[in-house]
Amino acid sequence: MGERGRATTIADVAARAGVSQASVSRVLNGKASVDPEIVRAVRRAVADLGYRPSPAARSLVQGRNQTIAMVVPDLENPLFQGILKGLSVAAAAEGYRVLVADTNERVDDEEEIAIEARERCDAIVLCAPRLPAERLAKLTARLAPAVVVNRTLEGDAPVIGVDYARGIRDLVEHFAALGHRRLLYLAGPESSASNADRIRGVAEAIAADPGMQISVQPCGSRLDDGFAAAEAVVAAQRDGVTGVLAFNDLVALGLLTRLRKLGVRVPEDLSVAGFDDVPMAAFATPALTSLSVPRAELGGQVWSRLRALIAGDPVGHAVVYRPRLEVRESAGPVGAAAGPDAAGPDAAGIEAVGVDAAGIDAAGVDA
Amino acid sequence: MGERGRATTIADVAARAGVSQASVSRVLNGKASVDPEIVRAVRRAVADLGYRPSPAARSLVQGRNQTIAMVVPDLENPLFQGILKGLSVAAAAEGYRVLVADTNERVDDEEEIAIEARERCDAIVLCAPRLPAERLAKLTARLAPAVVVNRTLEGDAPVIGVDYARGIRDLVEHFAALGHRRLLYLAGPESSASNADRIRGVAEAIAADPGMQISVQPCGSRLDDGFAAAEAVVAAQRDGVTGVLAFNDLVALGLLTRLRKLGVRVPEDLSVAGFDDVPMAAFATPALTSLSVPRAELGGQVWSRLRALIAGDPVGHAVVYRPRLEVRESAGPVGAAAGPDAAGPDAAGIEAVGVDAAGIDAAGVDA
DNA sequence: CTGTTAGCGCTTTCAT
DNA sequence: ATGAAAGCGCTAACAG
Repeated sequence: MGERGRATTIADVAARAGVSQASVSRVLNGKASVDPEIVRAVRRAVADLGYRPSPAARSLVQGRNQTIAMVVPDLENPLFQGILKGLSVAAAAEGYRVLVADTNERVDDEEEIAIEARERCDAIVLCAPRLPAERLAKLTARLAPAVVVNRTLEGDAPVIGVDYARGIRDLVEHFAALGHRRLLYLAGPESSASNADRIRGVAEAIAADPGMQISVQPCGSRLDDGFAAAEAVVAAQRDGVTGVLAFNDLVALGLLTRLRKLGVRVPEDLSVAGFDDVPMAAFATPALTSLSVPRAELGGQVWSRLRALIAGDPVGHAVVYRPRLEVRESAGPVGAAAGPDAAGPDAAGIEAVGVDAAGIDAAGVDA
Repeated sequence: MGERGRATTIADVAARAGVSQASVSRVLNGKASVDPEIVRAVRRAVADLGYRPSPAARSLVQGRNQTIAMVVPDLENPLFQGILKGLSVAAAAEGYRVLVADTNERVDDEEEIAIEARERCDAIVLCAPRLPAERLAKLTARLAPAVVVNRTLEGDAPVIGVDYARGIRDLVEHFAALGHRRLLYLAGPESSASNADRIRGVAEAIAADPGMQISVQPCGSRLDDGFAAAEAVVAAQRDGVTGVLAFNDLVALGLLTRLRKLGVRVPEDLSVAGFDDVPMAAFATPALTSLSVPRAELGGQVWSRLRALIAGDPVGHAVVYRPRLEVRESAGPVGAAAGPDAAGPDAAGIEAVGVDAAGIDAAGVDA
């Protein structure tokens, strides 16, 4: 008992080894060439004393601390988790640690949190889907080395993005090939950049295929948002909609659950597809057709970009991943059964929710 | 252009305000009482210069950096994610940040990673389900302030645990009340402490209710583990098993998926329950009966314990949460349909997997 | 109440 | 090749 007193410092090691602090430092950092004799003495002393350099002291003198920050709006989101995982593992492989800062969806705190986090680290990755582009661009510039993930940005900011618009177009094509002509997009959070990308994709898809109609229904990003949207979806279905594009898999999964209760068969009565390809997607019933986003790979890519920036390399091109369509069971040919007759007793209250809400954004997007 | 050169330091502020560095420091830290005149001058200078104190310098001189470390085996696990979220938010509310270290399931690296992470932080939370108890206890002592989460430990280590054994007992009682007499436990990772707790719970449940038989089947902790276990489960069902306790919800969800394909109706033919109550549990079909673990609250509790330790308070009692049974649809009364006749054509290959594998641990646990 | 003076533990010129 | 010494930016005694 009694391990009181200051930890052992480099001075202790130097004394024990009978050399100067400078020599100890050199040995420990492999700088310059040091007499083998001294090297051995130092190593012994280090081992004997169980010496470990103080990260704080090194940080102060070197101006870096082998740590990178990552700011996310919500650690509970599978997408961010995947990115964090990939980043964390890739960075760890090169001796870097990750500091996470969850802004808890409070957009207005994001900048201050990011600034503060960046001060403690050598670089930062910004995951800020809701922050207005201009502010984010400014922030990124100020916090360099910094990379933005999961959204694109005008200008030359280092970005690792996902081409959500392209994903939507691919998905719409898939639906078109299955014979669908009227689709409904369940939108994510209004201010979310990736939602805006998807909306843009919807518009592009319509432009490319005039025979296709797609309306937009505000929804959200979580299981219960999808669940809650089911009645509006059923109403839209009565209106002729045969396929639903959900903002993400969570929404799609929640929707699937409620649809089942309402007696709507998927994909026979209605086709559904999601985004992200979370692990559960393949295990849903029916298995969820989804656009796969390489979450962990995004994280890895973020790290390699960050590393380059830390090393002083030029910014380089933005990287944008194209989502890969995972065709599964939840989206099928527009088929036999269709219409309200499939709806069970629960369907009674549908009108209350109504299809009108679906019109909110529809004007600007619909054909 | 041209924001080259060192960042502004406290010396710059002092010069600008025409006072000493000490005064600046006092103002910034609210120490002692300072002449209002000086306070104003300093604040102005700080604002003018956009001065921000160097965390590295403060860390060095104060010996702390307002950061806590959390080591987890896999950031992809919903349980750890929830704890991290709760911890991160609670800590942030008091100005602390969280450094995460994902060991990527490599148990042998855990100690070194933890030690290294701890050096950079003021405290650490250890989430190490596979590390042998003795090594973990030693590590915890060495890394103090440190708290262990999601498992219990002999001795006086600060622990925030979950009473998994109790959860299992509650669950078995629930099954018993529903008329089940033969159960199957799908075990998690062999070396996992929380799996050991559950196994203990199984043993206790059997001891408490001699009429109950529970066998153990090795499985895993992920969706596909549960999926892969389905055939063995069906075999067990033929053997008279009417209920399945899955290691966690992921396993249960994976199992449910495959069971559906095999034509086994849940809960009519077989009852299933999980552990953790992940968000998806309530949205599964049938809704999954599960033992709820307050993930985020665990994280919050970890923080308050950590804060106390940082402040120098005595260790205090271990906290153990009792899982709450969420009764949903997947576990029902042992009922009408039962036995192999329910199995569809896919069931043909079942014998190959066989029930024998289920016997591995059964001897020591079964009644 | 305020300024001066030592360091915190390490790296890094700069002599030797 | 090695040691002495000067800081990195900040806080905390200690005088005044």
